[in-house]
Amino acid sequence: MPRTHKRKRFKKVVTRIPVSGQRMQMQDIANLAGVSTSTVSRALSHSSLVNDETRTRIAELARSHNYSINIGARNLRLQHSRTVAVVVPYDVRTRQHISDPFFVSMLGSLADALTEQGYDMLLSRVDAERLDLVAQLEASGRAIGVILIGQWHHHDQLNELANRKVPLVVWGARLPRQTYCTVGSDNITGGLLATQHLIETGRRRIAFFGDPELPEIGQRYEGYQRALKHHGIPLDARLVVAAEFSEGSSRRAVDALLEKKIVFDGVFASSDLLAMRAIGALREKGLIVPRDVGVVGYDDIELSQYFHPSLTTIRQPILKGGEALVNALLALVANKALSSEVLPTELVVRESSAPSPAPP
Amino acid sequence: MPRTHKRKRFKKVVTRIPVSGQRMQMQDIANLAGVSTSTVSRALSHSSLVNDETRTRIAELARSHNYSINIGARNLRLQHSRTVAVVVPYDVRTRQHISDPFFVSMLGSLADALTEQGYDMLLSRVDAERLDLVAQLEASGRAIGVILIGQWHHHDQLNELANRKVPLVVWGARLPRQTYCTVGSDNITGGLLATQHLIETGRRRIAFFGDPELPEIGQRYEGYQRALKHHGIPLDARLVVAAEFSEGSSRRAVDALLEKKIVFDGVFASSDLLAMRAIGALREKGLIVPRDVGVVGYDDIELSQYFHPSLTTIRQPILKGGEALVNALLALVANKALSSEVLPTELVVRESSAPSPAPP
DNA sequence: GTGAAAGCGCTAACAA
DNA sequence: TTGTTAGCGCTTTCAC
Repeated sequence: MPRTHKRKRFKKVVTRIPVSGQRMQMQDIANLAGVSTSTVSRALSHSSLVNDETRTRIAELARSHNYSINIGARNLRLQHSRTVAVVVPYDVRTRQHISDPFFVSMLGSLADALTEQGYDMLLSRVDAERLDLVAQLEASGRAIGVILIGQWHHHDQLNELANRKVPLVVWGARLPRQTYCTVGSDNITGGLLATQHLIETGRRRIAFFGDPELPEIGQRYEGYQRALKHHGIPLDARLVVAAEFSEGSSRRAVDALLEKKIVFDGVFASSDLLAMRAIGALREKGLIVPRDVGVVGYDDIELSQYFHPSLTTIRQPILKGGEALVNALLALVANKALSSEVLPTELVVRESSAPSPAPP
Repeated sequence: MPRTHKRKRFKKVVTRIPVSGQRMQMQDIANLAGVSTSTVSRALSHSSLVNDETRTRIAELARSHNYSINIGARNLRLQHSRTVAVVVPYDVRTRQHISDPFFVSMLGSLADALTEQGYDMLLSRVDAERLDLVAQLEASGRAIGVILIGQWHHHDQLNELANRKVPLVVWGARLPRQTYCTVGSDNITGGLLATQHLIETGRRRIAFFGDPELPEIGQRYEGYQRALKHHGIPLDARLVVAAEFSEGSSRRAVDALLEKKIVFDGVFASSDLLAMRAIGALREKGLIVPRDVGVVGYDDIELSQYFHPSLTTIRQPILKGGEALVNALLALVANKALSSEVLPTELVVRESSAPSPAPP
């Protein structure tokens, strides 16, 4: 016990000399300034309790010595942090998800929104089958909460996370009996606008490419159905092809339709990537877009305008989406009232859906 | 002083009861297990010092209560962390950079490589004009080092960071008098392969699209020059157009050439994005790729194969790149010997460079 | 306006 | 094999 005290005493005799190669810390700045660490701490956090002259002197000292407050220690003491985890679940087999340009733009938008609000962004890849692991991001204090991009078919797992009180916001569709918070775009209207546009440009046999089992896609499909119904066009189930995001699936979808000799003159693809691949597959079969088939995509990724033909599509509000996700998470963490949010979508007309010559 | 002691005594009487809403901590698990925190700590870190039965009991307790060790506290105590910062500098005006599909894929690759090695990834956007700020990421203990994607024209700033001993690895070109470490692909060979391929497919008047002032592009340009020289084709400076990555610049490049009536039958674009936009611009002017003009891009982004015509390009080894960047940074942090690395590039032949009919 | 000292949650040296 | 205790770098109460 006495020994212990002695050790402590030694320690407290403030003679830390910034050894070269050693990281600067507050005590070093304090020594340099001839004040205590308390004063340095106050000066650096712009406390009004500290003399102006002292403050500027300390600030200058800190800057010239490249000193930055140790965030970890600060967080520990303050019992909070300013880091948000962004999770892009990935399929162990494909690792495909992060590469969809839409998710990527969302990542950029989130990075901006978080930076804007003074938060750090921890980017995590998590196995889609082990989504329960995202709880650890918060439980371990790595992040104050989690923004998850890619709802996929993980509704139940997400509900469970929310039930476990993990601060979580998901980009995706609002679903019935959902205990987690979502931010997403108006997929039903999006699907409706896309289909309606194809109908209005003279298409009648409109195929739907996408897996309606996925919440967002399901809602786009809902919009597709509504548009058909509204125009008195019967739904032909054979025109609905559950193409996934993965490579080759658009090609197979097109092949399947053509092999079965199912006639179609329009395609509403549930993502731009899918649409582009479909156009390629159609071309291989000698079908020209938009002459033979009108195509509308979804997302309005950057390349859509440079594609040939340029792609008619539904624009999702990415910038607003990132902001909304961040705001929702911060509200959730602050225990504020909070409801899921649905952002507007918009039809962007380009070449791929140009009207076909009126049928004879 | 006595009061102080008393407070401490109170504190040490271990009666922390996991209040609902309070975060679980090690003491709680210790109480539950009827052991000390030391034992819990040891059990959770798989120390051999702890009884097997005790270990499994504690592990079970921790899991069932969703307890995760507080990483911040642990890092503080251990004096290290397992977080790496990945920085994508951005231009305040355009915010363009993160959206280039190549950088994005690199991000994915880095996320994988870091996850693989058990590191967290902190994604930071930093104003390209304030690159000195990246030093803070390390100085503040947020990250053990920085991986920077996008060398651009910041050679001097990067050198200065390295001189300040900031652990830093950059994706880019190896340059003369460089004190920071780079990992990049073999741009000279890439440029050479691309140009040579165009020559071998019958093109003679080959334009170069890209800003040779940027280190990587400069090296691709170097390869372009070498290929021309090797085939005895004179360099025509009017064919070199400093198109940037930004929107519209490819179109202007094409327009400029056509307006000045500068004849060309090939384009080597320094990125796939640039190539795609150039193809669009050419088409608008009635020029067909590859019939009238052969085009080769750079990067081999995912969409290149779906583009029409599918894009001949130079593939950069993204997966290897991510791994190499991570390995380099970890070596740097561990003070291991380290040199910049140049990865191989590869020509991928597709439609956009199909041989033109032999000139009459 | 400034300093002394305690403690955030954890690990490890030392004691038992 | 387990427990006690100090302290990682910081902020803040309390005392002056």
